[in-house]
Amino acid sequence: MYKRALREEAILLAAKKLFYSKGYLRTTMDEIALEADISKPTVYQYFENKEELYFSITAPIFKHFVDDMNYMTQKLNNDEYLSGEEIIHEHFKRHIQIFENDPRGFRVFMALQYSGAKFELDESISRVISTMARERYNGMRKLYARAIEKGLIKDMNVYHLVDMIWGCFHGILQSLDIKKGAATMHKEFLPTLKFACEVITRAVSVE
Amino acid sequence: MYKRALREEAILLAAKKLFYSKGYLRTTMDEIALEADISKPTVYQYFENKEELYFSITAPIFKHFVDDMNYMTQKLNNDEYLSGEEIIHEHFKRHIQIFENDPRGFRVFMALQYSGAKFELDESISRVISTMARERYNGMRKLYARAIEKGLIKDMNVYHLVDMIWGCFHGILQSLDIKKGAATMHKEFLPTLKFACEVITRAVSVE
DNA sequence: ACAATATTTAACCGTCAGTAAAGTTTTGTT
DNA sequence: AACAAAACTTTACTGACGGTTAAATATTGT
Repeated sequence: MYKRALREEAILLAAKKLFYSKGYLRTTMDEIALEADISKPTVYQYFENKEELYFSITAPIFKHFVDDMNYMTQKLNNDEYLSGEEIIHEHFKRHIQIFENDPRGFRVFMALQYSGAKFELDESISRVISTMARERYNGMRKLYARAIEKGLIKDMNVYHLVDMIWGCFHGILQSLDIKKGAATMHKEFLPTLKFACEVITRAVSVE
Repeated sequence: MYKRALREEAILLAAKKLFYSKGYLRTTMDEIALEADISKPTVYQYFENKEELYFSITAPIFKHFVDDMNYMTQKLNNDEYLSGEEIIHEHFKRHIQIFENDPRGFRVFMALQYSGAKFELDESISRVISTMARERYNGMRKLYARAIEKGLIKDMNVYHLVDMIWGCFHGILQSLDIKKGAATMHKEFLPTLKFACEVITRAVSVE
């Protein structure tokens, strides 16, 4: 039974299981092949390399961010938001949901994003990350530019706002990830993110 | 002339040069030995492994953070601050200074901190990072707890505040590092950080 | 039953962190 | 100056890991 789709699924599942339990860097291709009950060369027939496995697994998380932004921009254009506060709150809620949907996946997602992407990693991989990051960034920029245009958010530099929101969110997650293990992290990140959400909300609200 | 101190200096210098120009991960121990005009086994007589070289080079940056916090706590105890705004502004100014002092060193510093430290890296290295992070964290916590105590900053959860400030700072730097290269990053991070500083200032000021 | 395609096996390459061992240079001591 | 201890060098190696090759075997559609 050499069904292409099935094989691919099995490899992805094995990679996911291993990445999630011991991290991307410490998982070897031999282990993935073993876990998928498949030989290593076969793995390489389905995925060009380890990075492609990484991207196949984490792309949905990236996509989720972009989809959320597009969806919210849509809502905004349909006048479904009454205030900047509402936008920021929903934005944070959705960000948090992506994390909570799949916390272990999120950690793997973060693993390569911030190991100095452009600086430390090979050109090939840093290019993919940059492309994805840009797409996500544009989604956010459009949402907040429109919100400012519509007067729901105070007139301010949209680039600074977007950089701050994103940086804040991920900086907090990473900081807690280092401080606490993954185990106790969940209890702590929510109140801190809520706090950050309030701080930003206050800053963008039109008086 | 087998002067221990000189050799050590030469190795550190070579490692620094290479880490700074091509990143920690992509620098090999062979290259470091070559650059230092020394054989590889000799390098291992001075430094146990590559990580120890990393820490020897980035520790000063870590220490700078801690020293700044202690210094500011001292000033605070001597009633040298008149407002929370002043504290936040000086804090940001000092953070930025650490970056600007040695931007390439700062990138190397970030390389291992956030590649999912606890999750992706070996226990040995993640333990060192955790220890340093905790020390830095305690410095910040003391400063802001005291500031709240003295009524210069609004009464709030100090852990959330500290996590947000740190996360925000480093999230922004990383985000810009991915988006732009290191080259153009300098032009962009300053206004964004200033923006973040203002947002946080507003949030902590007593009315 | 047969050719095309997919998979396995088993061995291999290149890179890189780290090490072993045997010989050479430097240094301090007498 | 002589000599032993310490530091260093060379050369060659180990082991892990990402990735590949080539020949043999299994599966599939026709």
